[in-house]
Amino acid sequence: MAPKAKSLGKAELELLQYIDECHPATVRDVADHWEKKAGLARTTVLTMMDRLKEKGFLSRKKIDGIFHYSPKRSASSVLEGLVKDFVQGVLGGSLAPFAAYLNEAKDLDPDEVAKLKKIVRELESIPAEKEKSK
Amino acid sequence: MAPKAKSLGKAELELLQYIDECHPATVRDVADHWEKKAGLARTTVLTMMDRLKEKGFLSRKKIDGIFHYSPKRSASSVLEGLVKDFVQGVLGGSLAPFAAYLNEAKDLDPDEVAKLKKIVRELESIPAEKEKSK
DNA sequence: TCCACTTGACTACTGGTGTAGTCTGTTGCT
DNA sequence: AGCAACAGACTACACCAGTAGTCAAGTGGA
Repeated sequence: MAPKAKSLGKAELELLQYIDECHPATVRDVADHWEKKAGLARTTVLTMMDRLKEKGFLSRKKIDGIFHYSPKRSASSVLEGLVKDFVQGVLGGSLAPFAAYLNEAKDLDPDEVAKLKKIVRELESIPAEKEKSK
Repeated sequence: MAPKAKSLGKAELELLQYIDECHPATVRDVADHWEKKAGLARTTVLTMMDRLKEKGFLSRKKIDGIFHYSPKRSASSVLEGLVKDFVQGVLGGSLAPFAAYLNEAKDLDPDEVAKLKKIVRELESIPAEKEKSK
């Protein structure tokens, strides 16, 4: 799933996540929020949203002469893609560094860990999933 | 642990990992390998190694007039730091996207999954580790 | 001694991302 | 009609990472 994302920077991602939470959003909406939150200029936000649109992360439609932006994919799906890129690209497909991190990090949200445990447990239940029809 | 890494690109990381495997290494060693493997020019490798040194990932000492480079920290420790940065910075500390990825990814190395499972199981065994003295 | 080769410092170009300004067109108020 | 506020397109600039070239210093052999 998750079609190869074009790559996006940290700030772009945060923007995307925010829009994901309150779409459809106008540039004004988002810019106001970001101006308060991070002191960014309206045009900065505009530029980023435009780039996000160019990269295919956002779509927009004009309503009453003003563009309303919505994410093309859910933020969680985008995040999942990022994780995939990270694991494949940076970690070379290995989960070991991640495991090491889990082992070290004491400040994890117990809920998150619980979820992860559940997932891992389910992974266990599909052992013979080795024949990929891809 | 893992002191805040300055950030490093993908190519830099790969270089670092290689050096981690066969340190101490001279630029010649590394450049030869990379020239074969990726067609990179010697000076490219040199530049990257220099940047890695500047960023504190590599140390070097001159032996017989030639620099020999060694990693300051093990690659695995660096990777762990990257994972941490990724989870904190990109995922905002949430493991959910990771869990989603694990759930989707069918092409994981079973060994890796096994290791992960073990870690997760161990996480379970330190439930009352809630009082962080940090 | 002098040249070729190796090594490494320095410089440069490119693309992507973060940040923002300017310019132009619209629209509503007066 | 005219002007202020606003929306969006386009342009700009800095920094970093990827890539590589040039140049100078050192060294060994002819």
